[in-house]
Amino acid sequence: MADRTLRTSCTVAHENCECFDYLTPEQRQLVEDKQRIVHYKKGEIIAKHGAFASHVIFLCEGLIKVYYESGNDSLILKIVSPGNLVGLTSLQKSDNIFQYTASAYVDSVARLIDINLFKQFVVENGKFASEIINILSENTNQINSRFFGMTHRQSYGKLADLILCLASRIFKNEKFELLLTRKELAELAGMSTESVIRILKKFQDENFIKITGKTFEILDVDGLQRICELG
Amino acid sequence: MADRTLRTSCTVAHENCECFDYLTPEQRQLVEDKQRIVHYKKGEIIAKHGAFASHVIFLCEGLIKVYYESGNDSLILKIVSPGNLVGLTSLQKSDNIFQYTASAYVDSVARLIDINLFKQFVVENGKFASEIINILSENTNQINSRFFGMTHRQSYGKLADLILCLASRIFKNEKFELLLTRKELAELAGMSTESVIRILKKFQDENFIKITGKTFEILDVDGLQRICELG
DNA sequence: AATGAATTATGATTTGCATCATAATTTTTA
DNA sequence: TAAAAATTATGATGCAAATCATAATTCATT
Repeated sequence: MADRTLRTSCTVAHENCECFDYLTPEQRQLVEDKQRIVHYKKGEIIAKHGAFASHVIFLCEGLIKVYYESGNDSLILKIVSPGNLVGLTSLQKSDNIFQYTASAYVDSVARLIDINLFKQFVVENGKFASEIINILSENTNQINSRFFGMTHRQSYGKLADLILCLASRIFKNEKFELLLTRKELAELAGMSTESVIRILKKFQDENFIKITGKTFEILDVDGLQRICELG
Repeated sequence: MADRTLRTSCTVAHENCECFDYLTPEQRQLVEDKQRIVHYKKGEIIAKHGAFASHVIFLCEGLIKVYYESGNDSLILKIVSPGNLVGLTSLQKSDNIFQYTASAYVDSVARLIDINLFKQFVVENGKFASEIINILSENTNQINSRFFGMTHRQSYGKLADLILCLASRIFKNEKFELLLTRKELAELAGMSTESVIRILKKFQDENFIKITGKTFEILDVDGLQRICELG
């Protein structure tokens, strides 16, 4: 059933953001004029929790993570792939403050769009506003699902889920080059690095996946799915 | 510092929803005409995950929980107190489906407002749309904080946080009548009932709180805060 | 090529908390 | 008011997964 799609802890949006389609030609021109295209190197911080959010971020290329950090602990809220917006939750009236940190997993390119322009469009353009609400709603539902998965699954299930997510939502292929280290996978799945390594090995031994260097290949989607659902 | 407020795992909005203030008199009249006032008894389901969401719910009186359920497991996403909206995430264009279940902790009264009316107002009324976006953004940030707390704190910290949250956000007093059972507290804090009982006893022994029958009283706010921050 | 720093890998140990078991209260219902 | 059901309480046991310890590889850097 569709339950898996609904409850996967993967939070990457699968569809591209369409909000700009609803702008008038003039509004779109305004965005074009005022936006800044910025290149980020792997590891660089794109938005910092607590900093003033002067802009909304549209990811053009690359892959970024959005997370909370507190001392040694961190919690990845979501991964954002190209075609999506980051920073919409700063659209609060009270304060334009980034509510989380975002950094680049790999070299990335983003368009920075003035947040006041965004706010203006929301007021002026009902269709645009609807679309933003749509994005925020979907986003909330995705994070809720991730929340559920992270708190109710145990390590095998979490890792199986993550692998399926990476394949289906990010790389859109059952075979993909994984640019992330085990440590980063661990952070994503919310577990220790050692556990990731152990379980990954187990998954290989039992022929669920095959890892050659940096290349991951899922051999048994249904099997991983089952692990995901059971634990 | 303000960090605690930011990172508490309590997700109850502290301010009342103001979105209706931005409606025109005609629009407000339309809401009045089409809304339904419904009384729910303790334990009753107000919205069911997967069901068709024909309306948005505005809580007038009582207290409700919004949660995911899956077999025996459940995850409480948030508590909603009077003056707040539930069901905004059903404002997605794709399908008007409730993305979670909501049920009444105590006898409650709600206004059910047609969801299409809501969608119409978003398109027609920019100020209204802004306010909805504001609510969704705040909501997202609150759930993120809860997510962080639930995954990174251990039992003592989670329970301390919950008690502080109940006092400050719901009952708005350091002494309050707790209508919830230990089992419900456990569900809220994401731990076993036995652990709640044990830790509650410990908190009493160490004079952080005092429990007399159904009455909870916080004796040492700073102490609980410290527990909360440390683990 | 050589040194240092991450990353990957495995085994041993620890621990926080759930689960199980059982009993004492309290609340609900007949 | 008695019987049944739910809640509160406490101790004993088990376990998943983190942490610690220590290598073996791989990667980065001068």
